[in-house]
Amino acid sequence: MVHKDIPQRSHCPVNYALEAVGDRWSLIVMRDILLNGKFRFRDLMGAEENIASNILSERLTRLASLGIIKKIRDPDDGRQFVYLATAKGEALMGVVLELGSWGAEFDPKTDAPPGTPDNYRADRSAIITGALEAYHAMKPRFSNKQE
Amino acid sequence: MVHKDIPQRSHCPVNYALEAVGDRWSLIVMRDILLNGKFRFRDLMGAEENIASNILSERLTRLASLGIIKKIRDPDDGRQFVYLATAKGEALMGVVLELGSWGAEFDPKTDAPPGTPDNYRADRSAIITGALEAYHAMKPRFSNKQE
DNA sequence: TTTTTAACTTGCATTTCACAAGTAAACTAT
DNA sequence: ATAGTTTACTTGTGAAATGCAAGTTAAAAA
Repeated sequence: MVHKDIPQRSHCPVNYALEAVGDRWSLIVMRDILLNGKFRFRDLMGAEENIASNILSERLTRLASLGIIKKIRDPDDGRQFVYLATAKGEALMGVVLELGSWGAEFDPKTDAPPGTPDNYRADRSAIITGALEAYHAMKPRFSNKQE
Repeated sequence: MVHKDIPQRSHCPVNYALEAVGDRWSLIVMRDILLNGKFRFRDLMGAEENIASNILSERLTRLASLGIIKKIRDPDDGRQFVYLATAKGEALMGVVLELGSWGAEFDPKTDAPPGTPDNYRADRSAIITGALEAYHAMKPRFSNKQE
């Protein structure tokens, strides 16, 4: 199933984005894929925010159906799947970093190192590009892709 | 009531941001305040996404309790209130524009003019600054603030 | 061939959401 | 002064989403 017929509330681009990833978990999943090197179900389950397995399962299916991630069977272990960002998913890097910058600025107990928001604002595009390069460097590659 | 004791899932800055505004409506409200000149309850109700009045009411209360917006009584009409972004709320401009850029790029039916994502990526900080200037120019000013 | 591991799925209680209707205070018109 | 209107909510109710625990299936490891 590639298309779900969910009626859209509007065609405002902000609304489109929020309908796609504007829930409590989708961008946590994208953060873990894009930034934290978590590509498998059990890795994503291990997020400190404690997502429930049924919710994670549904979100992965949904993100794949929206073309934001793709599910690839691990050729070395048929039990495992790897979830990777598509181009559409990689384009969420800016959203994730912008949210992180905002959170780092306003959470008094933030885990982010001091100066994070200043660094980010000093050159957003360079930091986004750098983060995408780091993602490409660590994402797993398989010779033959499936599913 | 200024503080609600909601236990935080983590102190990851992305998670902080998502706990604050990671629902389907909070950033729609911030979009309308920051970008669309909607400052009153009835203006915000008029969003084409059709938010329910009880949800809007709860979100406004919540955003105010998080220090993202402030509620000001209109001195010219005691029935009305004006909702304005605080510095913390204004700092969400980048998040809203980044989401909008992503939505404009990937929604085939987007209302955004062509070239929007390219323009945004060409100089994110300049566009954010310009949008904040436009916000300041149109936000209502009262001599005496209350509530 | 038995056990373990990975990725889900199911059932169920709780919470949140959406829609419709109702209310109270402030303003406007007569 | 009073009746009607406007604004900003609040309340009630059913539907949907969420969270937790336990169960299932297929593949790999022992």
